[in-house]
Amino acid sequence: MFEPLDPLLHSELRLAVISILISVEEADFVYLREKTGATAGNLSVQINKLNEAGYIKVERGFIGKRTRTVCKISSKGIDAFEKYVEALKSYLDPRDRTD
Amino acid sequence: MFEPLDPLLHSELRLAVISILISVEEADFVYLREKTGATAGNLSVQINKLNEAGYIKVERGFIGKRTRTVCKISSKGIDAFEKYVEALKSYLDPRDRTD
DNA sequence: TAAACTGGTTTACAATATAAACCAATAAAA
DNA sequence: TTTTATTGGTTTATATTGTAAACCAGTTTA
Repeated sequence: MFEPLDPLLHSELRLAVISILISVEEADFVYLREKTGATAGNLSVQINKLNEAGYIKVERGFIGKRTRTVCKISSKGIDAFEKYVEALKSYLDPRDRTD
Repeated sequence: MFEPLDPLLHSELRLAVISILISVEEADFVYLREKTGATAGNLSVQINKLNEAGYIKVERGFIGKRTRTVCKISSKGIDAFEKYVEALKSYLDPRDRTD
């Protein structure tokens, strides 16, 4: 009937982040903040959750003298996203449910 | 960029309920509980939220001597669901975002 | 050197989801 | 005919989450 939805991805901000990272292969904190419109605090928390789950890889480095946090999706993250999209279909279109 | 997701629909159980009601035009509590696999308590709470939002109409009646709660989606609920599905697309497929 | 800005993190609070506990009515068993 | 179980829910307590505000260290600007 309904596929369960990965709670880590079923979150507006985390889904937006993963969605960006799927299509861009690498993005830094500032870019993600601008594209998602999230506050820095919220974004920081959600990035850490995705990181701890192994869905993304986070590298904190420097660009010149300024800090820079770069995020990249992992293969685990790609898999999870694809599964999530599949699962969602059972909710969005009745034809995708085997009743 | 990303469309905001109606928080009332961005909930696994409420989305499942609406998804059923979209395709079935009328369903009672027991049917919804079976199809969603939710506990009665959880279902009760979520049905009430959808009802208070005007997304569904709930009628409590009798079938013989037993109580029966029947749910029906409203036009407001249909609209909200359609908007939600549209909005989700911007998360699921980068091509649906106007960056 | 103070004020303001950047790039974040931590923390406190509000909102949410969920199941457990409960309740009233009916049906079945003893 | 009085327990006992079952049905069809609702209420309430708890745990989890999401979110912004407050904070912090370093950097530039005035």
